[in-house]
Amino acid sequence: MVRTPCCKAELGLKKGAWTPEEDQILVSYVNRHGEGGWRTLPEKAGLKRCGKSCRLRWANYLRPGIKRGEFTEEEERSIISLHALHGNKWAAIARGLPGRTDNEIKNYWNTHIKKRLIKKGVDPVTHKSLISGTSKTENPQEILDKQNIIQTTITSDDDLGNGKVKNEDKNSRLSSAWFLNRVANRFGKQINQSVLSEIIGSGGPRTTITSVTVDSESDKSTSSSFSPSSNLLSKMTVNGNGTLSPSMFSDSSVNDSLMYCDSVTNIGFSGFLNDQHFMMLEESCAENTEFMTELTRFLQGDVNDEVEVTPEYQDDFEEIDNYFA
DNA sequence: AAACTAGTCAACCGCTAGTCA
DNA sequence: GTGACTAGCGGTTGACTAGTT
Repeated sequence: MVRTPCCKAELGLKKGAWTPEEDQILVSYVNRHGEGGWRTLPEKAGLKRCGKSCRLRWANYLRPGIKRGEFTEEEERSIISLHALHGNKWAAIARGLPGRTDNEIKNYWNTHIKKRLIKKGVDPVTHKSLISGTSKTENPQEILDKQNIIQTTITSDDDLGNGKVKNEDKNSRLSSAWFLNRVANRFGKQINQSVLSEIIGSGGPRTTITSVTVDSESDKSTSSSFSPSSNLLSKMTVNGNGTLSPSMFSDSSVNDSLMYCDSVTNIGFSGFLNDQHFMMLEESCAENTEFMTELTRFLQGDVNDEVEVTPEYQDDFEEIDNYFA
């Protein structure tokens, strides 16, 4: 099949930077006629540009709602998390950052984030440590120590997060990955893959949880279908649109990938959840809720057996504990 | 002040998938 | 099924700028 060229060179189409006048023509034309029909747009609008160029200019610069300027810490963390999930699928990543274009994110990744990750010993492709020699014979604590070194290095530097995210920051305990690992440590061994699939949702991230399935091995007395009225998982959906939010957690980013990807120590979800599912699960957390805050606090306290649950949620947590006990 | 270098980012290029006649 | 076309995607380029020598 012979493709007709997108832009006919003989028409003397202009290339290079757009002038304010050209922008004005394009904006007013799109405002009048809407988006689409890019191939015929230049001629109709009176622009000596390739239709493709017009579409790109509109999509990346002129379209309403485009956010300009520096990326925020939160945006940067989102990019890293989403890149770990999608790879170089810039359009997919851009969907997770309203107002940012794929082109802008791609540029920011290549010129800023990528270099920082490499500099800090993190592979920007796999999001795993570039430090080699992590052997199976290594003491898990040593591995964790090594990871802590990496995490501290990354987050205490003036790089990622402009140095505002510190490893020693108390909020780091509220990391989504940390949270999920806590849940996994506490309940995970009793939840099988199908539970996690339900949480994640077959349709991808940000899926409403309606019911969960419990490993029949861990609960032979009941059916495999579990639709609790006030259990942990259903509570996650109570407020908002039925999703969980990483935004409530302060530092889901590189730290998280280092945490979850460790297959040697077998901590948290890593023992039975692959990277992609973990990231999807993390991305599923799209809504901050009071309950989630309380649950996080509960799990934090649980580390030191200092659990003191707000009476309002006492029954919920007891139910969770009793169920998985 | 001039030349050079490195970083940034808007724009371009080539390709693919989807749609329609 | 085929070809033409459109829209969108990811990689690359090159103009511009700031910093350094």
